Amino acid sequence: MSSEHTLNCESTDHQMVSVIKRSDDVIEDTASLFSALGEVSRLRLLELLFDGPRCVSELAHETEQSMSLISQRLKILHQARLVNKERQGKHIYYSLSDEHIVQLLNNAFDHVEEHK
Amino acid sequence: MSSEHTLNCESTDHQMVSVIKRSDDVIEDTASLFSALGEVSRLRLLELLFDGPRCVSELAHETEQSMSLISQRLKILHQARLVNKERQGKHIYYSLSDEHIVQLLNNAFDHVEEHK
DNA sequence: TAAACAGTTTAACATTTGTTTAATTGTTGA
DNA sequence: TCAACAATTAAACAAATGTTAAACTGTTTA
Repeated sequence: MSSEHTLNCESTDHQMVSVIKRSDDVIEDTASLFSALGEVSRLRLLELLFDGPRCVSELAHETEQSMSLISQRLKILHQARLVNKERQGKHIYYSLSDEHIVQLLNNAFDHVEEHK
Repeated sequence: MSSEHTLNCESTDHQMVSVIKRSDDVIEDTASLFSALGEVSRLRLLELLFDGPRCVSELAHETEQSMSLISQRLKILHQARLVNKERQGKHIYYSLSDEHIVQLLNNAFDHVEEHK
């Protein structure tokens, strides 16, 4: 890509190119989003949610890990707006926040699978 | 999404649902990819590369940071296959690896900008 | 070939992050 | 209301990560 860009960079006198910059807020939130996605165990949790909503004890049971651990991971995913919470009696159900996120994840998985 | 899924979870007897799992390798590489994207300064670097290839000294100059720092950040981005390296005489030019990545980034930025 | 420049690597340090265990909050049903 | 269950929180700790400064490698050109 971008193969038509000139590569003229002689000594330290670089010509400044004005780039359209995203706002600090957007960059920070995007970094948080990616950061939340950047861990194997959280990615596995999201993978389980692909199949539909799950409560904390279900996820703990399915992954054979403590509820505390699962809860803390879900908190990070929730803060990054990757999952929704919904209380249903004693249980709290977590689900993927929207179709956007499903697509983002599948894109990333597919991209990685291609480059193998 | 997934609003038609049943939420019947009584006591701890959860019914197991067989989910199609991605391989450990794919999950790990995807986590690395997201992890590399999950930091403000690296995201800013990628943003600069949206405009075309840049060498380390250019990026250091434009961001007013040390070449060492830029070089280390680029290394992480390169290891995650987010950017390509190409030597051109004294300079090493970095560029976004492919259009897939451009789309992934723009998707994420747009998603964050929407939810504000 | 040696000086100058571009880039990378290393080691040390501070900060952040993930996990464990135990205590705490919230909800239901006997 | 209180016992039992579901989930969250807090504190302590280990591991991973980002930054700085200095040493090092690679390339050009005088």
